[in-house]
Amino acid sequence: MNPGHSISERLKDRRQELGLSLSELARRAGTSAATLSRYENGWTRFETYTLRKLAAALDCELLIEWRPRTPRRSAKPVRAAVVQRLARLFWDHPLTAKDLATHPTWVCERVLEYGALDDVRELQAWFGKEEFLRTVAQAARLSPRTAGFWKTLLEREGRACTKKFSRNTAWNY
Amino acid sequence: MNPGHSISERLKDRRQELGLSLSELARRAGTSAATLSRYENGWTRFETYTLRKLAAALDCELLIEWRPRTPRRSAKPVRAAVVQRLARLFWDHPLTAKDLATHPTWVCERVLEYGALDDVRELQAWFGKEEFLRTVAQAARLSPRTAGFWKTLLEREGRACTKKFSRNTAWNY
DNA sequence: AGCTCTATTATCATATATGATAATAATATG
DNA sequence: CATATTATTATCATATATGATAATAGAGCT
Repeated sequence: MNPGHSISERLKDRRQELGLSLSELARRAGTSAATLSRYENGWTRFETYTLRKLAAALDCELLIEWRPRTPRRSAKPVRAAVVQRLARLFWDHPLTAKDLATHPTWVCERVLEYGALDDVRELQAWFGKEEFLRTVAQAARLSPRTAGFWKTLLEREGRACTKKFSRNTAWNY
Repeated sequence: MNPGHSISERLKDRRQELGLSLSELARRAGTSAATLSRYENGWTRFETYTLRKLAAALDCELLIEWRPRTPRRSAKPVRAAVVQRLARLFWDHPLTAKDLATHPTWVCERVLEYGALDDVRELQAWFGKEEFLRTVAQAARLSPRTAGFWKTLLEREGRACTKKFSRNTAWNY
């Protein structure tokens, strides 16, 4: 790794490595010496447009990318297995594999209301944490007790609870 | 590698991977949905400040760096060898190893004026292309013929020739 | 159809990065 | 000492990124 880790340090290192003065680099990059001096001395808000021009003048490739901190889901369950496990909760209308994608909210509501803890875990493993929480936040057809439980959990996850209870559920007064 | 290669594509991919809407991501990142929509649709001038806020909200590490295109000098000559080779050009004042660092212009002028092609190559290999060209551009004590030659060469390299011939050289009229 | 959420785009005001310039200081060079 | 180059900083004008808002359109759901 280079000695300098911040953009400022990297810039200064590379410029001196090429033996360029601020004005000379500014001329080649089509920017100004004032900007470059700011860049090398504590500046933190850069414009990628300027960074790109500098890359060309420094004979460098500019690399900008986000690297996910959390590793990929190691074991996403098989869809058929999910359907098989949850099937018993859908006594009125048989659950199909397609439903997981087309009616996630419906599936989620049923699992939250009638499922055991392992059923919920399986659903979350299938959806992924983010989509799972988002779907939970949308679930409206829940009993007050279940709704209260997940509302509390969502708040602990820093999620706004968007549930607006429908009047069509069996639990509405 | 990710499917998307531009910043726009990477952003959209990661956001959808997390199942976030523009507004939700904007809220978490402390920016606006309008900005994010622009970011995902052809925007090219990003501010690193915003990119950093997005990195946090996307649970990513933001990577920004310049990668030199030209590989490191593979065979930088040994300093003693350079001195030994060039020694014969310095009949009046013996060349020392230290002179390469302390009086580069002096060394350079002598080599350009009296050296053979291989001597020049050796000097360039020692200095590196950039420092070599810069030193050449500063050389002032050259005969008109030599100066003219290097001036032409510097122009071909896209370099401004900064030579301002001194009145103290033997060649001045 | 009606409703909600989402995405996109336009417009405008504001914040801020950049360019131009000048002043200053430090450093080399003759 | 004189001169030139360089780096840093301040100031100001300008360019542009961003935020807020609204309008539009589309998708999904009841």
